[in-house]
Amino acid sequence: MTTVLIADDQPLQRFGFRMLLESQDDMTVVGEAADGAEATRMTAQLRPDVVLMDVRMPGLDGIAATRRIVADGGPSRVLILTTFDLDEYAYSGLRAGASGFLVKDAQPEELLSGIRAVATGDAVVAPSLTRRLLDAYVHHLPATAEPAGSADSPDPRLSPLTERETEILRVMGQGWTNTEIAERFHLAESTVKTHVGRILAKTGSRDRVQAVILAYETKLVG
Amino acid sequence: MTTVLIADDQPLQRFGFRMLLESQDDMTVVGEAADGAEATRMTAQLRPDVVLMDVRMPGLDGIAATRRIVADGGPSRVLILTTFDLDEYAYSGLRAGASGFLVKDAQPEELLSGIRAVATGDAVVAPSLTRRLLDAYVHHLPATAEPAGSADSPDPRLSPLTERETEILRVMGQGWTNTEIAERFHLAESTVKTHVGRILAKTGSRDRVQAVILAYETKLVG
DNA sequence: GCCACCGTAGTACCCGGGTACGACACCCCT
DNA sequence: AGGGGTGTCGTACCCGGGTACTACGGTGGC
Repeated sequence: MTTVLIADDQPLQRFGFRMLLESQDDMTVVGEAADGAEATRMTAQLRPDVVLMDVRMPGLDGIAATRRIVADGGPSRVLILTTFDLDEYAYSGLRAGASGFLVKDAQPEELLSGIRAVATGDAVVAPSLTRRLLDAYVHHLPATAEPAGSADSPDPRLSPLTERETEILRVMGQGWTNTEIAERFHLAESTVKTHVGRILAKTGSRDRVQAVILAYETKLVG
Repeated sequence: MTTVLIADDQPLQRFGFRMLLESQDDMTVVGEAADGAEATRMTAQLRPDVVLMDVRMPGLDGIAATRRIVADGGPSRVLILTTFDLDEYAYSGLRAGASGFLVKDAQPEELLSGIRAVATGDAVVAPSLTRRLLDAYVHHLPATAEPAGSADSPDPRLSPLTERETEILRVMGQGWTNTEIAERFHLAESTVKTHVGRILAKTGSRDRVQAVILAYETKLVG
């Protein structure tokens, strides 16, 4: 019997997962968590075989929660679910130690077989992600010879967005103002401005409008 | 018995909805659609009491599908579900003739009572939206006495964008500033501001960021 | 132990965006 | 001859967004 913990901030989504999993006679849902903090806590306590983790959750997000769970060294493996097949998520998710990565628009059968694969120690990645994941990986290889210059050319444009920045860019793409972001993320507005400023610098955007456009073009939102 | 058609492009989401609804003894799911076209077709054929409609779907989106369903004059009422409580969706959804509007992070109980309300002819709007919706509405009223009045109240938000406005919204969606738009269109900046202001009013957008988002969602750009 | 990076927060400043007005010319329709 | 819709332009005002700094605690790598 495979024990599963569901971590998702949307009650309806949790309900759907629970019903699907409980309909299988080799799986059982041992708990539900609504945010990352709760997920780590319940994982430590319940030690499920698999944690079904949504990336986007209030407070501690799925990636950070995965990092902690893996760091705890328990037996639980993490299968991350995303709504959008975004490269950054896949990359940071796998770096965080997740055993799998699926998009939410998968068929129920794919999800079930994914859970079984992860439970037995295998890794699973959504087919739509595999290609780009590989591309992104080889892209970061030494390539045998950098232009020789400085060991690390610190062009801020080339460094990827951090998790926090990606998170904020996403809600910028939903039309949130700095004030709203500050409120709903429990941050000072000055902090939000700092993040937004760095996002603009890194993405080469002139203002938040162009950043939002970028978010749409790269399928971060939309 | 309330008959429901589920229109959502995500199989897992449909599964969750189906399980939730079927657990109620006064509801039954008569069909599932994965896009807007399928939703309109199945609605015409099955004539469900309520169509549970996701806004964002490939091809014909939920708003457009709602418009067609309402235009068809059948008995079905549409309850729209969104992931994010964006004003644009609410406005265009209600303009399209939807009977209700809920966000997906609602409690299951809220969704069920919402379906029952819509089925009996009532309207339902997510609490988080009601406030802003009312604010935006009363803001444009004559403030004296409106209701009972003219058969066609010329609410500016109900009229479509003019050609010029559409043209300008498109370049707004490419990240142009007001100054740039004025230069390249050979207009005064004040004129551009006038157009932008009217675009915001008509689309129910708070600022140009939300207008750009709308442009992307409606495939005006992107 | 040190250093780089990240996330947090603050202050001060400037400017573009948005609002609230009013105004005029053109076109099309009745 | 009027009237509604559209496109144009203007002024005045306020505020949120963006910039330019500085700063500090935590964490992870070397």
